[in-house]
Amino acid sequence: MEWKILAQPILDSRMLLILKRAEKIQRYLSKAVITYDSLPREIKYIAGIDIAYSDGRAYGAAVVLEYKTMRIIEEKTYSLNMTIPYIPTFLFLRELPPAIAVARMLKVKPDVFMVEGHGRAHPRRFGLACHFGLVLNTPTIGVAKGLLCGEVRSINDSWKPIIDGEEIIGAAVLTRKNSKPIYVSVGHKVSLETAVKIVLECSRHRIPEPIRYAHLIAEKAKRKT
DNA sequence: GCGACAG
DNA sequence: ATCTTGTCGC
Repeated sequence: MEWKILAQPILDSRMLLILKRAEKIQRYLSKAVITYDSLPREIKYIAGIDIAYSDGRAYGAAVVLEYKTMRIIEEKTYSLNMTIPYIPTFLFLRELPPAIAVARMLKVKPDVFMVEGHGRAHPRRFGLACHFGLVLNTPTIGVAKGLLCGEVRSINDSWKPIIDGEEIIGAAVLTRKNSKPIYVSVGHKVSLETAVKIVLECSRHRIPEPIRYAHLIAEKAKRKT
């Protein structure tokens, strides 16, 4: 965690100490992540979370969709001032607060959440999606557009495993024919197999509907301000 | 040592 | 992530 940090004047020695402690916390909390299915067999509602930025402000959006139809049944937004810089592997410092806040505003309790960012496909096996799922103690799936660590094994078809060391930390999923894959990993209380299945069932475009809608809603909230 | 690195 | 028009392709 030294690379881009030196390129950012805002990161003083004090911040470096905070990151050191954060790493330790991430490694510790990663042990509490549940990587098997602990969610309803029949999913009725699924939620998507995304954050957009403008000036020094973050706009979080949460949307709940009816699983069977992918229709929006509820949406909420929440914004706050943002001063924390983006630092790879520490995305939670920026996005967890607005993500948790906006998720708590939902009246409908979804069976599973889809969060923008990695879950276990993280150097310390504790990406934003794990953090989110653990804090809210709810089933969560991590979906990212780019790889943070690990490598995709060019094996079979539908989805390819993301390998880091000896373990499978996620899956590269092709949600649409001629486009780049998206990276799916366990957030909390959902197995990788189920996570991939859910992502595929929610895909009409490259980005699965819950996150795609959350993104649009966050963008809309940003514009109207 | 150098490069890479979710949003 | 964000700043941005037209354009190629399913």
